[in-house]
Amino acid sequence: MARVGLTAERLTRAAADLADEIGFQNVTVSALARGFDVKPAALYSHVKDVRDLRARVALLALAELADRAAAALAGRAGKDALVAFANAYRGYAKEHPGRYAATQIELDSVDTSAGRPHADMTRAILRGYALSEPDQTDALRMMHSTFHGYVSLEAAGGFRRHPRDVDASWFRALDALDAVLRNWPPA
Amino acid sequence: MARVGLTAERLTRAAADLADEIGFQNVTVSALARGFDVKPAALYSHVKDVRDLRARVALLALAELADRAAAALAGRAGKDALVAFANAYRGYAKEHPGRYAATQIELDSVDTSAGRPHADMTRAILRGYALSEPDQTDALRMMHSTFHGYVSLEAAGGFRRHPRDVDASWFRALDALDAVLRNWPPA
DNA sequence: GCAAATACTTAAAGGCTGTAAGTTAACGAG
DNA sequence: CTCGTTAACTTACAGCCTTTAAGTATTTGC
Repeated sequence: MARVGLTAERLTRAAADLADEIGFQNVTVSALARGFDVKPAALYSHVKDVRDLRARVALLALAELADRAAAALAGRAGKDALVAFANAYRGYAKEHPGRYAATQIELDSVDTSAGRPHADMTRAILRGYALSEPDQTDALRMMHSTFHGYVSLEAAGGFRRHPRDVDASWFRALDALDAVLRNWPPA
Repeated sequence: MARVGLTAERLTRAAADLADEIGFQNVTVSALARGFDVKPAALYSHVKDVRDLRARVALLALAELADRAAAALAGRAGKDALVAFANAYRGYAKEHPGRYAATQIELDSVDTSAGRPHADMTRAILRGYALSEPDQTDALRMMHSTFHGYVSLEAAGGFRRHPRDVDASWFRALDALDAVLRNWPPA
């Protein structure tokens, strides 16, 4: 009965890795316990329940994504910043599909401030486009929608029916986004 | 032991309704059986397994969405068509969140042609914008991404952190989409 | 009216969640 | 260094879900 040294943090990281391997929805207390050679019940000392576990993975993923996006954004402005951010976003989603899926759950009660850094950074991108409220928020929502929509449709295989190169379409979407942000239509 | 008259179709419709009520992920063979006052095992004569059941809901939802979009599109062109389609899409997703969620699963083996009518219609919208390949496909992918991204972020509560009216942002996104389609940036 | 097909039930195995109670390892204090 | 306490993990169990197999009863069609 050697003790393994479980921790909420270790469990969360392992759960995130597991999510990337087998899909976020398949992350289960039992599967996670198996990975540590431990009985499922052992996890309940460190994590409230499976919902809590998944919320922790979501927070981890949001933090990682924010880090990556911040690094991509450093020293860039305008379209350069837009493209760097977008590629960091999409890159993270492709490398870590399970973690990315985790970011999409509703973490209501938990931590409403988790999306904050993300929102701050996307606003930073828009600084290069001279938009004032409420246009800025509208543009931000559209931008986020485009990124998330593209990435999740791509992941779900929604673009596989057409031979057109998926990366090429992505870059054209960024061109289009840049164009519309530079010339945001008046209300 | 009165016979209820189960059918794959009836089960699928009931499952879709259930999905809208309790969420697509919570649609379960047991819950569905309960609704018909029948034992879970009874469903397995009509439906292969829970995966099959969910795939059927997805196909139903895709068909319904296509119908609705077709009706919205009838007799319209250009921005008019774009807005009508977009509103039909978003309206369906809001009225039928469970069904909409179903459309996002990968129905690999099942029926690769399920997304066909959808793709055809979105191409019909783009006819008003005089785009030729590969721009047309790029624009279509961006459009779909924007719709899906907006709708799913909205459903996940991603826009609730800011007071800006969510409908207003939506219409501005459509304006922006129309603008960028009319003036699609050259490669 | 009867045989055969069909619809549903019972039974059962296996997996997952989560709680409660038991055991044992680790650790601080005297 | 040993004792007592805390914390980590296990065992045991209840409840729910999936899915298969076998049984029963109802309907259908000849």
